[in-house]
Amino acid sequence: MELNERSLSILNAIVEGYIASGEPVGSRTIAKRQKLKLSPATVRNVMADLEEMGYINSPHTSAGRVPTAKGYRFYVDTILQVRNLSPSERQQIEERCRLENRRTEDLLKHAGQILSEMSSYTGLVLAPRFNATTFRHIEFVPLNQRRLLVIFVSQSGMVQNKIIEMDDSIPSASELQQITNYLNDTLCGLTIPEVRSKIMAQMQQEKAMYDRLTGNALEFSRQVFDGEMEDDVIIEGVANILEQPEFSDAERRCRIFKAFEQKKSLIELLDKSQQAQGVQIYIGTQAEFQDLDGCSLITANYTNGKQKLGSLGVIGPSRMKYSQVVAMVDYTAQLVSQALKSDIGE
Amino acid sequence: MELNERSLSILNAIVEGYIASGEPVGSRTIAKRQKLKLSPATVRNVMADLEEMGYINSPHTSAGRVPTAKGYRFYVDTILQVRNLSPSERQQIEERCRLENRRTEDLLKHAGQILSEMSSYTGLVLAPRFNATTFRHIEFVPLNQRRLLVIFVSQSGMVQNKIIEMDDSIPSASELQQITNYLNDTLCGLTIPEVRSKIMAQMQQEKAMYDRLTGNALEFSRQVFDGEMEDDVIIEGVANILEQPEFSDAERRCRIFKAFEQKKSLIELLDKSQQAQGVQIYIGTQAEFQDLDGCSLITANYTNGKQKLGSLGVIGPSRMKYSQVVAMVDYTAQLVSQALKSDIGE
DNA sequence: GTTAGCACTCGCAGTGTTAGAGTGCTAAGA
DNA sequence: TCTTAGCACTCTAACACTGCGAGTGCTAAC
Repeated sequence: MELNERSLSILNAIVEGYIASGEPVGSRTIAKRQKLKLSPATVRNVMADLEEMGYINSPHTSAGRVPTAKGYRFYVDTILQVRNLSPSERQQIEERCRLENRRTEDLLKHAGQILSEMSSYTGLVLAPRFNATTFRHIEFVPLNQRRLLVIFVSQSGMVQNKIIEMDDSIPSASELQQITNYLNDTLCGLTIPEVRSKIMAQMQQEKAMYDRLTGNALEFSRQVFDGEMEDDVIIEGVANILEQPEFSDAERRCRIFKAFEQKKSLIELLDKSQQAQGVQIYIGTQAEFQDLDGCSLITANYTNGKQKLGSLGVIGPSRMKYSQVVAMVDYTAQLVSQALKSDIGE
Repeated sequence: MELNERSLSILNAIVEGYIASGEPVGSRTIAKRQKLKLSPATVRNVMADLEEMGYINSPHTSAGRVPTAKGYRFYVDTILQVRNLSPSERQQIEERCRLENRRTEDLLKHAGQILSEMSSYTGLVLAPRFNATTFRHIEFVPLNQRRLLVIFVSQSGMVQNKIIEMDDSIPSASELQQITNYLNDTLCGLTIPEVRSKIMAQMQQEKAMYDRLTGNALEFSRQVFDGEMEDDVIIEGVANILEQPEFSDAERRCRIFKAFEQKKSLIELLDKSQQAQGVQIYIGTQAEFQDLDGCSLITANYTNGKQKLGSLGVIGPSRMKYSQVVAMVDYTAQLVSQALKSDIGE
């Protein structure tokens, strides 16, 4: 069933009223507020319809109406008007999302912070995923006779490290240097999946004309790139979410904090949002969202100009200032992309 | 004024009773529980004295007594008997504090996790402080014409990185290699303060016989080691603290989470605890502890066998199972020290 | 299709009451 | 002098009760 002009505008009023006040919205309030002059009774009729269709419901008989997840969904999909950021807002974001002499990690962290501060919800940034990164540099530092520290720098300037454990003692310094050079020459500019297949291919070749050094190099890099590196998500402003009245319920608060702590479900969600283009909005209890019941997540991808690197966004109660947050997330993602672009390919 | 045997044992009963139950402890409860048979009335008299001396107070007239910060302080300083860890507890910690093929960062993180899990409070680990670390290896990776990524590995196997921005374009690959070699040879094994003074000394010498390469090397390393690197603290199990009844108060909850987020006061505190030897206990509202009112912190240092590296511990409500947590923190610090020792000097 | 009116429902906040836990004080006992 | 029993007092938490106000659904009239 289609919603006509009037029910649409009433649904809009309910959602925005509830977002603004946090209180269930009654028919009188809407009747007053509305441009199209309607009596409370008419509004009530429409509300009854909306309730039947599952867009709103009331916490109890004598309370006003509150949007359901479906209601929010409909609102953001069809009614929501994204407002423009004010110049001062833009400026704030710009200041925090400049690369300057910062590390990529710090840039991303700052992006998370500004998202959290400006929205007063919680800012999330999914660091560039291992599989999406491009090889820039590798380095080996021996820690002791058996343990080798491998440092890996991606094209986006992120540094990761890993330990590999040797069966027999590690190669000499000069051999290590040769291995390093070999790998840096061979793998530079490839993405991780490409690196993996290249290594496999080389190993096949290698079997024929056995060279210890190259063999070592390949074996080391296999160990480095084979295991999944852990994806990381930056979470900023958790305290903000505590201040939201919807999290005064202890049980719920606990659930969401556990989710923050495990990071896994967040990573999954952010990763999923990376498949899509543009700003994504996840609302309330959707299948993948059990721990985060009553929350909404607004995300966007950031890139290096060529590839998607990761995503960033804001998580908060479903009663969220969507129109502001969507604009913020979008702009922040643009700026981060831009900052990371300038750092590359020169 | 000195406390006699009897008041001591009553204070003990109040503290432990309160820790166990979370409820204010009344005179009847103690009179029953006590070995030294006393009537509730007598207990009340003693309690009145203890209250006058500031060790306990009552939330309201008809409630039992609750220890004050001073009471806890006295308890941990003079009464507390640290209990031994059970074999299974030891084993649990041992499993998580092995280095195996983990990175030092991961070891520390696991230590934080086990502390948090076993105590059901929040685990803290202060990563080795920059000033306390020993130089092992440095590496330069050019990011573009002006930006140089510096990777620094400490003796304890921690990897840190930093960006330095050039005025003119960065040296060629072979020059960079020479610089790297020079610095690695010159600085290996020195602590950061030593590194700093060595660089200064070299720079003085250098002025006389000007060599571009060495000049560059010194200038780069000055930039790297001059600025303070940010100290990092690992916080695990924040959700646990939400479950503590003492944090059902929203305002308080917010304060402590803000403190967790800023990390600064935590770092200061952990750093301070590093000055001291053995297990340290900070309680309630002491001068440095404003944000963490009502909390206690139990810490111990970990070392690499020679130097103090950092500290780790548990933060939770002042109503804490001290006897268990002290033992845990102590043992964990020992194991972490041991793990980091085995990685060094071979 | 819209609106006014009305009866009804429900939550909330305030009030009064009661039970129970714990205290302080006093006077008697060891 | 220290300890204890007894008692009056205080305070909280829990519960029931109340009235108010907000909001609803339904119906009948416009």
